[in-house]
Amino acid sequence: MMPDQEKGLSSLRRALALLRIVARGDPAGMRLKDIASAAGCSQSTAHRALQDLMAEGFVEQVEGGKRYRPSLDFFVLAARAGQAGGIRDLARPVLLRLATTLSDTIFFLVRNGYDAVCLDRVEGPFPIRSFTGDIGGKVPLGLGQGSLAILAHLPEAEQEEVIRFNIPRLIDRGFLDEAGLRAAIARAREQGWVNLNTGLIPGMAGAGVPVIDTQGRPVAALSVGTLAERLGPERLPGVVRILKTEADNLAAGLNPFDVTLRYPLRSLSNVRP
Amino acid sequence: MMPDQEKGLSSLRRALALLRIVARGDPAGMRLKDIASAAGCSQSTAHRALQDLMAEGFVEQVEGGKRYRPSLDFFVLAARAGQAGGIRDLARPVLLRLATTLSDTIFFLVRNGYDAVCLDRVEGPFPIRSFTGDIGGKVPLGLGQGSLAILAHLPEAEQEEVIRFNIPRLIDRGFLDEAGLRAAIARAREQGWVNLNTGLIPGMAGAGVPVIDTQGRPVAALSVGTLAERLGPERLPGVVRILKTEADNLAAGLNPFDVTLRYPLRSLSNVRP
DNA sequence: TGATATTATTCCGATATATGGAATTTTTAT
DNA sequence: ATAAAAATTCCATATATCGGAATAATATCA
Repeated sequence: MMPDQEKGLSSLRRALALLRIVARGDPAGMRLKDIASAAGCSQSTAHRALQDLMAEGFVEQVEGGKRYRPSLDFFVLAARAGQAGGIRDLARPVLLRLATTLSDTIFFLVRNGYDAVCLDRVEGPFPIRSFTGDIGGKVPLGLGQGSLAILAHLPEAEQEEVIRFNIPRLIDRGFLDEAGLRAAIARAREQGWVNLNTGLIPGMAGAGVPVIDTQGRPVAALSVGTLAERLGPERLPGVVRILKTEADNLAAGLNPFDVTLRYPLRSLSNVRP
Repeated sequence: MMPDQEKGLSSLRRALALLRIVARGDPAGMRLKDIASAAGCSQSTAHRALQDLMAEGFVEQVEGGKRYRPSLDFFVLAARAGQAGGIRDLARPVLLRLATTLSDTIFFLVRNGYDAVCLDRVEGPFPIRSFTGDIGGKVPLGLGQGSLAILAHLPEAEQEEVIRFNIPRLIDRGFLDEAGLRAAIARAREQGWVNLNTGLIPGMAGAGVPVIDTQGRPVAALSVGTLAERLGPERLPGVVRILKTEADNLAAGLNPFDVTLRYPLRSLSNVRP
């Protein structure tokens, strides 16, 4: 039906595309036919590639069935990729300290192109739903406290580019118009931190601060999510102060690492510009 | 130097091996030469494959450098694979309830061949170091509370096979001899749960229960890790009871899913039999 | 800073491998 | 039980892959 993807992909690229399709597909598994058609290649080709993907342990078949799904070994393998150059291990003690000090849910996000990715999270006593969702979740820069904190501290030109790219995506997700976003950015930049009550759930609120590396780039963010009543005027300033202190601690350990990432890889980000 | 891996791997298999090497390598990135030699192929081949892996977003180069490392997009992609057929979403509310009720750190493990993999974890107020470490971490079955709980409830033949396979690995990690393991298994099987003080850190303790699916297979485990003083004779029975209740809840939701995994994929598990 | 060694990247022809359509087998649906 | 759909295997052909050699880019050291 739909016009073929770009022709002449190497067999490897095609196979990787298959892996992506399976990984993004139904966790309960996908049928060969659907995988092949999603990839725009013949079933034979898809079949052979999937056999190899299975042999290498990236994909498995549901026992007794034919459906393919990503394997646990794949998950284990990629969990290491969440290090993003080692930053996650650096951040972990910071998160634990924050969670203990504040008794709220703490998030650690890093920038990845036009998005922020949740690398780690420590729960507080109240279940919090965040935009990023789980560890490994992704949000457009600008959506949510930490994500907005990063966006607000980007160099102007880059910020502008991200805004242009993300506006449609943000609107798609039902939040903010461009004016609102720009106002929020201005406020965040001025204050050096973000405080939003526009949580997913009424009664929830959060605050976020950027983690600025030695080159002045906002490579990550720390944020806290909690009950709105726990971020009232009396507590908020203290929370922000503590977040900022820990963000500085984290930034101090960052020098040896280069967490600046290359530009977004379209192939993996199903964004619509 | 070392004899070539099996010859005649398809280009895809070889490229996947490269991906695995990079993902397992230094989080700060690996040099082409080292990748190529680790994979036993020419640099040209490795180079071309890595270009494709980058184009598809599985690998990235440290900005300004040449080193290759797994990309964040890869991490994001695979985070979904941790679903293992959907079980993680089922377990999440259970974990949150347990954490709230017990105020201790809760782990959720699933079996994967000869190993247990940590799929999720909710922290309590005390930092706990577990054998699995982070989410995505892996331990040989038998090491740690949850992992032992799974092993202890396997059908006898399968249990025997796992024991034989894992004994060297367990000894390698400095724990238990075979007799000790078998004793611990017997106790666990009898009680229906596991309680160990042989934590990584003196003063820590934990307890674990298996999650048994409708076919009677121990597909997963719930465990708690905390201060030894919080698992004394007065509190332990209650903790175990609560764990068992939640394990049953979880098992009840399990029917529609098939979490039984195929046999261990050697290629991804760097185990030494 | 300049010279040199190491590593990364490109090029290339021979060869092995991937490709999709058709045939066959297995599974699912009726 | 039968029919329909999906999965898997087979095959001839076209094409992409391979590693060695040449070149370019970096890192190392004086």
